[in-house]
Amino acid sequence: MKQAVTLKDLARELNIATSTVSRALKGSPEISAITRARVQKLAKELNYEPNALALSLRHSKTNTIGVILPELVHFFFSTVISGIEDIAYSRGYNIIICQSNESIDREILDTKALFNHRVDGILACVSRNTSVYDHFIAIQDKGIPIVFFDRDVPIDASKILSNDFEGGYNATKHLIESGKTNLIHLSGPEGLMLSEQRTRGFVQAHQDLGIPFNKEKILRCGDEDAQENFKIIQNALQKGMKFDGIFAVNDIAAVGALQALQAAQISVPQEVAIIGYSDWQFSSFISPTLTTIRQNGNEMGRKAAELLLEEIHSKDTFIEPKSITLPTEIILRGTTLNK
Amino acid sequence: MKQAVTLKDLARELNIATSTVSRALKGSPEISAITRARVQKLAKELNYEPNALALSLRHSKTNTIGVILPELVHFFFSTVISGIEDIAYSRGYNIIICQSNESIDREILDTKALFNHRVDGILACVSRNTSVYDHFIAIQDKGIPIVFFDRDVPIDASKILSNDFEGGYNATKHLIESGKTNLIHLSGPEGLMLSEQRTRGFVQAHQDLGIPFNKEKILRCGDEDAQENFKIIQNALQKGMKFDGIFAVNDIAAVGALQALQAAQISVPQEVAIIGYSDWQFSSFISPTLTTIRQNGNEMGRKAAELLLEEIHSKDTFIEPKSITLPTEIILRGTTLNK
DNA sequence: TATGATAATGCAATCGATTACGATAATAAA
DNA sequence: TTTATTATCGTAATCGATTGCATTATCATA
Repeated sequence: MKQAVTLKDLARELNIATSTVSRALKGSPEISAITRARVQKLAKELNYEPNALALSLRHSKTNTIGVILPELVHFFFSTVISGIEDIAYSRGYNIIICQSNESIDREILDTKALFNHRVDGILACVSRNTSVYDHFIAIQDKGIPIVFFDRDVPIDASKILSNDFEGGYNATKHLIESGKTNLIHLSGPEGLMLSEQRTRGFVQAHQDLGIPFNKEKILRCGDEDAQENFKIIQNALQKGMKFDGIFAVNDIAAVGALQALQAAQISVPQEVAIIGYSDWQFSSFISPTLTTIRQNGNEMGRKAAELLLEEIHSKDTFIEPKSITLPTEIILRGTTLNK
Repeated sequence: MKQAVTLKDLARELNIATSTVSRALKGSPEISAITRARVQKLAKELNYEPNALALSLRHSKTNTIGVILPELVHFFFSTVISGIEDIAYSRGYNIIICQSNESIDREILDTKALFNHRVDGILACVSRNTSVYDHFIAIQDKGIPIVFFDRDVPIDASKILSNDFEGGYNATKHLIESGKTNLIHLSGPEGLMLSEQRTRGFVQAHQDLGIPFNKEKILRCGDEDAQENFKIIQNALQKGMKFDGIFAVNDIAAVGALQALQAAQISVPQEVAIIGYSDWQFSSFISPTLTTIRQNGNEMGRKAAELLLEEIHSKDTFIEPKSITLPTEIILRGTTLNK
């Protein structure tokens, strides 16, 4: 196994000091043109590549940012990562990715690992059951900027969130305006602020548009699991529950609901309309195509990365945290009636 | 901004040498129990964390592996990454991810960046239009092991591939055995070995089962784009092409085909059966549900990571490359008739 | 010819940790 | 009391690159 070529190797070969080699390689005017040329020639010949580790150690700068998120196999998150990677790459940064698998323990270990690697900053979407935040605070205290995305946290830091209230509101409003007035809501896990916001939008739209509302209209669905939601709707139907519209907290839940309705020979959207959330890739493939609320994951990733890089490059010790809320967009498709 | 705590800080505080601190922290028996306790206590108080950069430089070992792949927003690849991350995490490794966006130039830069970061090894799925491999060879020459996955390459290295020939063969066989004998194939991009293997399987199955075959049965579809494949099938129908089964190189193409058939009022699977490839998440959601060939991406990622770690930890200079071909599995669903 | 200015390069510290080796002191053995 | 032994800790080199400062050589000027 060949060892990588170092400055010292070049210096020895040319019988000069490593400092001279270093300066010559970066075209310092201090070095004579002749020496400079000799060094650069040899470096090219031996295929010299600087050791990023040594550079990082010297400059206390790794040009690396860490990303922590709950899941990798997830359409929305993969679009976010892609956005992050785009920006990072264009600015000469690499990204280290950790998936917490929605585990707080794992998340804590991840923050430690990223700190030990001396990443220049961290982008994080906290796990569902994260309720203490000491591990993030500790990182901040060590001077490493963190930008949170998608899921809100009670930490004084920059955040890129999606307007989940607006999304829930508009989804519900759309159902109501298309003539459905007896809606139910498949809500996300309790404690996850993002899904509570969507639920809040659901409730508010009822009030604003003068549609009666009661708590029974909210059916809690835990995970992103089509089967589970299939059963929830099937159950509701068996119990004789009446409704003409469903707002699901995500597209997977919406698909489960759709399949339950189809299995029960209930026509969509004529008898019951459905609207999902996030515009997963499949949502335009299924039949009928799924009306949904689009969140621009790529944009969220790009914005988050840009904000983080800004903080990284900021000379100031203290940075006023920014909070950006991205708008959502309703995508009208087949599972709702368009008036 | 606080600076991170270093060994030197602890040493100064306790008025002892850094070497003593270092040994004490790792419980060396050379150090007296009293000193050891004092050091460990202070380290905990000041929240000391070792600088992984310095360690990496010292040991020429970063405990980091690089991953290069064409796309992040892709169901199959995201499952592969997830598998890689699982193994890497369990062995104390971090992963740096680069997406090449199917660009060879980007891929070359990525290999350079990963080498400069001195990753201990690389997992790579080459871009579609990679036809020279010098950038990978160069890395290998520097003693960094590479394991390729999913897409085959003419390089002497370990590989984890999926049995695309088998997949194509079984898909075709299934269509034929369910009574369809006039098949067409939506094939992947030319030059991509993986899709050519699937096509080979398609052809071979015809021969083995005694079904006539000619080249017109192969329709080339470039990208994973439902719209494009929608048009291809629509076109074929308009031209009066006759067929009763479609083998699509991936599920996205299959969906495009399905939609084109549905738009033309052709019943699936009665008049035309469809089988896709990769078992994307949506394939069990659409209607009818999509019969497909499942590749276990998670397994591929795990195997690739395990193989790479094996090579990383191997003491031997030369490692005999291993080639593992993972079997595929046919998932019978609604778009084909099950006899 | 001596001196100052300038150009070109080397020396050595530094980043944070590890570790071979040497040094000191205390204790035990002779 | 002297020597050998052991326990404990410090010194300094090292990983690969950068950079402030010193050094040398060269040339021009007084």
